[in-house]
Amino acid sequence: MADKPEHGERISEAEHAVMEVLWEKAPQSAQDVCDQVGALRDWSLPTVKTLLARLVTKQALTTERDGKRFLYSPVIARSDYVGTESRRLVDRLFGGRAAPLFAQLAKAEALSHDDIAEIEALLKELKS
Amino acid sequence: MADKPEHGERISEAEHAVMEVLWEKAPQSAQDVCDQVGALRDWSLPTVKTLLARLVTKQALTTERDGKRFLYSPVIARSDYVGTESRRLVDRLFGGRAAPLFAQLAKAEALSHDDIAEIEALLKELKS
DNA sequence: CTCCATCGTTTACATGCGTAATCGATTACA
DNA sequence: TGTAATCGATTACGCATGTAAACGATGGAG
Repeated sequence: MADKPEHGERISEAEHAVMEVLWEKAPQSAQDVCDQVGALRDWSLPTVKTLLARLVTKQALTTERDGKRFLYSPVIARSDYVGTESRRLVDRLFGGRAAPLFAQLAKAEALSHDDIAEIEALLKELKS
Repeated sequence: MADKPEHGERISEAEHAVMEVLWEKAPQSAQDVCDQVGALRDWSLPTVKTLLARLVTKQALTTERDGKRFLYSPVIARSDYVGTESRRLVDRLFGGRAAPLFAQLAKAEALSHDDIAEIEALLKELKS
């Protein structure tokens, strides 16, 4: 296979919040992103612009011109990001094994009935 | 219930590596920790001492005097740390639901046969 | 009792991150 | 056509982090 996504550096937590709104809908202007993300974090427009610029530098976003302004779109897929981050955690905390993670969540009562049902279904599918 | 463990601030990634060796065996001196952790990360003794000091400040470690030096022991349990970190990730990336995490790991082929078998066993236990 | 090795503590410094103001360019409107 | 609003870019700044050297105290060996 060719090059992996080649997503430059790591995406920080604040940057991730910005990515989320662009994964939800893209392309969007800085102003739009600011409004969207404002629902959760209370950031000023300059702050959001800084994060957007950093994400462009990190090659996580592309820009397309629209008159005076830019429209931003994700370059990396959410599933890639989520996959990388999940793997990182599993590697760091559970020696790369997913089962202990599961045990941990179970012990911490972090598994709802729905979760359990869904995981059961997933397992059944995996075995086929 | 009384106070939660009250573990002060967040433990960074480098600090976590130090915690791991102390969870493995405690108490240990700075020199010992340095040797242990040296297997994975190539840190100088001063570096390890800095991390130990920061962890004491963060109330993640306690010290007990042993002649000239200190012996360090974890204050917070590994399961607590691991639980908090797991929950953080699940909240941040999967809206607090564990099932999508498993779907993700499954899709990324991060689940070994052993994992699947173990999770299956755990599920059976949960349902009883 | 003296001196050296070894502690923990203090200080250091580059980088990344969170948060934001300012500035120069540009566009749209009057 | 001039000017006000707005855009992206540049600069800023404090705190956390990763990494480490320097320093001062102290305990053990001779």
